Amino acid sequence: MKKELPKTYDPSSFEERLYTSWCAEGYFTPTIDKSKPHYSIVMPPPNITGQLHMGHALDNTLQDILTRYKRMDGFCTLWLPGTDHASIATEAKIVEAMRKEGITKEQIGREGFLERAWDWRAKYGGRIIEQLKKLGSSCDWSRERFTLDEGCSEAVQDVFLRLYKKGLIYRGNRMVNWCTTCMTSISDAEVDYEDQDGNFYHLLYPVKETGEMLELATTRPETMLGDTAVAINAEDPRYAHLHGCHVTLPLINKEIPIVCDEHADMTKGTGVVKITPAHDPNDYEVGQRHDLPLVRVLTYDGKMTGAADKAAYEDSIKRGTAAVGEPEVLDCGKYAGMTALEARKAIIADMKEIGLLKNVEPLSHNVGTCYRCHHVIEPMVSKQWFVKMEPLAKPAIEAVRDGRIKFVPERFSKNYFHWMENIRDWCISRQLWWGHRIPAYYCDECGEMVVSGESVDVCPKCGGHMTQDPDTLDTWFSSALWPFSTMGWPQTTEDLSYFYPTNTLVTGYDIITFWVSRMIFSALEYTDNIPFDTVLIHGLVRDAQGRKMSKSLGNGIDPLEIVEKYGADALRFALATGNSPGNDMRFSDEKIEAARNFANKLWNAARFVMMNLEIEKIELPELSALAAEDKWILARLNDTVASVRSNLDRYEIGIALGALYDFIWDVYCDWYIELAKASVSMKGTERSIVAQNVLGYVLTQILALLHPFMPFITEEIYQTLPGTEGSIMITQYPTVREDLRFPEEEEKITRVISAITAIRGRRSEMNVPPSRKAQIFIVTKYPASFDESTHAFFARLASASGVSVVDAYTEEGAVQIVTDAATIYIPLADMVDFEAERKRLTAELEAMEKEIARAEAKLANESFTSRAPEAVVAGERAKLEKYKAQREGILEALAAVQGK
RNA sequence: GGGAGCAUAGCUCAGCUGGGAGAGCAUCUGCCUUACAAGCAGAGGGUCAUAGGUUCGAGCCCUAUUGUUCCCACCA
Repeated sequence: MKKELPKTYDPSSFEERLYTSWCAEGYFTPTIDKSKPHYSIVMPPPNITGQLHMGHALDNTLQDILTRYKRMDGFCTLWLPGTDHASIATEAKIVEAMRKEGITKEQIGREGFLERAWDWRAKYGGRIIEQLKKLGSSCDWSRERFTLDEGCSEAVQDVFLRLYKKGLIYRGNRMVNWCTTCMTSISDAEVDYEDQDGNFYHLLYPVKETGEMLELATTRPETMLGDTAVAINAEDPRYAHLHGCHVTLPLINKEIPIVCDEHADMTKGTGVVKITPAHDPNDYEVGQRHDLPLVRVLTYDGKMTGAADKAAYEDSIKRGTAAVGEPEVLDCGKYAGMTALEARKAIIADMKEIGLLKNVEPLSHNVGTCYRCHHVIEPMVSKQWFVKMEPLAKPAIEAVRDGRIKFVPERFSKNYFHWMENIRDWCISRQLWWGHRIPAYYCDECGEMVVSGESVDVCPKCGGHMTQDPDTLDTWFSSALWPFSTMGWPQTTEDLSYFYPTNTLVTGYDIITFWVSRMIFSALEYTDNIPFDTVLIHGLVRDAQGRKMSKSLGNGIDPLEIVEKYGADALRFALATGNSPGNDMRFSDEKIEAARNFANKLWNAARFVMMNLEIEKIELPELSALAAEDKWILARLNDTVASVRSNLDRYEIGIALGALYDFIWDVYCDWYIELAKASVSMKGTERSIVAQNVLGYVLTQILALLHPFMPFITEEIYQTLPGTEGSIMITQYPTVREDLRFPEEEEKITRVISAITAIRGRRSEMNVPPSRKAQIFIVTKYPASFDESTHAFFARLASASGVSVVDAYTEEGAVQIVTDAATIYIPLADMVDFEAERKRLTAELEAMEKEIARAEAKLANESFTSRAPEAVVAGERAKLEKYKAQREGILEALAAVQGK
């Protein structure tokens, strides 16, 4: 015995129960069937530091809609979930937690730290997964992966070794972005630029040969100790006499050359630039061109270098363990140990004292900051591992260019091309412990390096002891392999051969460069295949005022609170409705309330249908038994199915849902249910049974259509309907039925509806209360459209006490309502103000004349009729006919009130 | 400096390959019509940023301008 739907819609009473049952039935886990096409999505893995936020909610709602749609549509469907170890973000959080306990990384050592990190992962890794489940996400949890698990790690190591052998991974001293707080290098993509107030310090360097003062400006005077040249432009006439000269670096009285380089811009400032190759990316380039020495003056934790640092450097040179290009280290003397900022103040004070500070001018400039901790980045020359990007980028550009991979919306491919075409080598080593350790070993004695998948203890060259590289890989290095590492690559697995390449990648535009681009070149290089064929880009979820949701603003909305209050379906609806690819959206109370109201509407419609059912099983009746309104709703359903499907197929999820919303609310509830009430109320009759079946059939189709968007409410209603078994999740997604097209009946019901609407409008205008019923008389050229079967509709929906179709109506004192199909007379003599009627009809006539004139003019235009498509011209003719018919009616009506 | 998006009703936004401007919310009016007041029925409200152009026809295509948001690069 089926239960009944409770009177009020209360999502919290069934959402969790249904989710549990779906999991228990194993509906989310596909059984590979090679006779069926596959559809697969890999979930962008949320960080294990994460709390579910609106961005996740949107991302996963979209993925779930696509997944459920394809699953119902007969595809063997896999949505593969997982989480990301997020090396730098997680490590920062753990360090922060340890700081509160008064512990540092160094105190507990690498092993101890990793133990803590795995505890962290055990504690928080599952949390976001549990939160995703609350949204109704239909992922296959049996395939859940983690970027640091065994399989993914194997893939990472395999790729590293491969690229190293191919010469596409190399180690070297290069300029990198260094975060002195996170104590690690980060890639170019991980630098955020922020406007900050600073100063422009104008310094004077004495020229050794001429004794004149050379003025130059810098925002970072503390790096001057590391200057190894001063650059001027070769074309600059102001300094032509200085070619080949030298300056004396103040404070440390070191002689450095004046070089000519294009980097010095004659139009900027004095046209003189100090060159600090070890601490500025542009200066580094200049240094390379002029073979200048690198002098490091900053330690990795952002302090000025001192004697100990210098000693360590000299030791590594002596032992031969320093790599090529190792910058020499300066003992900054009195500045040693100061932070960069302290040193800046001290140096400026000293320069001022010796009269070499010309002036200081305030300046707002862009400063690179760490995308994780937002502290200022120090550019440093440092020994790191890099991936050579150019050879990898080429095929990746090609794959998008030739359409094997498509961005939706397409414009985002421009971002992608721009990034890929201007790509620089990718710094992949991180001075962190939480991550995939680099499989390289160095000899403590002779510095020999071995890259190997097996651990190496003894130096093959000198027999000395070898130590593994302490660094780990950029977290995106493992994310880049996600689409295939999760399926078992580099092993050849059944999943890999069936579900790969995946179909759709759903993600925000903010990580196209970080992640999407890297997955593409990785997949092409290692799997010789694209990772996915479509990248569906969505925007950001903003607050009601359009601001980004952020912790610091405190304007974030917790999706879980919304789920608790309004239900997951309402949240999903609010996120999906009106959402168009690539565009940001706002989230507001009004939106979520509208979503909940819609769910409530559907709930009540279902209750109405069910309380009127006398049948055991819902079936589509024989077509011959159908009434006009039944055929009409079935035809409209067909239109809706076509629209929902085509829009889903082109990822217009918001439009698809909009079409469904309109059909459910405006067409099914507001019209069909109302029309069907007349039939249904005749309990036990043949007509009633047919109507019940049509009501039930259309409802069932609605539930299936809506299920991907709102899985819970549709399932709950479905399981309560008589004669249903199992889950709606695994029923067939509705298809267009060519046998359910009924143009004649559609026209008939359309005429009836427009007549009812016109009557309601008139009555409302005249303030006739619905309780005042009145006989209506219909004069029409289409009596079949207003036959006996339709009269109950007028009674129910247009306050008619009776309906007569007559050849002509000649009684006096009736309200006249003209539509293109009929003129309706309502004898409400006491309410009729003939003067007002005359005015109204005259106005209507005028408007109609205008329309007719417009249409006639258009049709008289030879170039329109000859050039416009036939259908457009025919449509215009049909309109003109309708207008003329309506004018006829208005003229008659006017004649009737004339002189009254 | 390079690139992109957006500008449509009071608000938030749809508007697909060009063929007489739509929704939700808000406002106003009338309704407890036995699924739903989280509802029903009606109404008002738009020079589609501005100026040109293409076209028989432009919210949609092209050019320029203004405002706005974002991405990339650079800022010694």
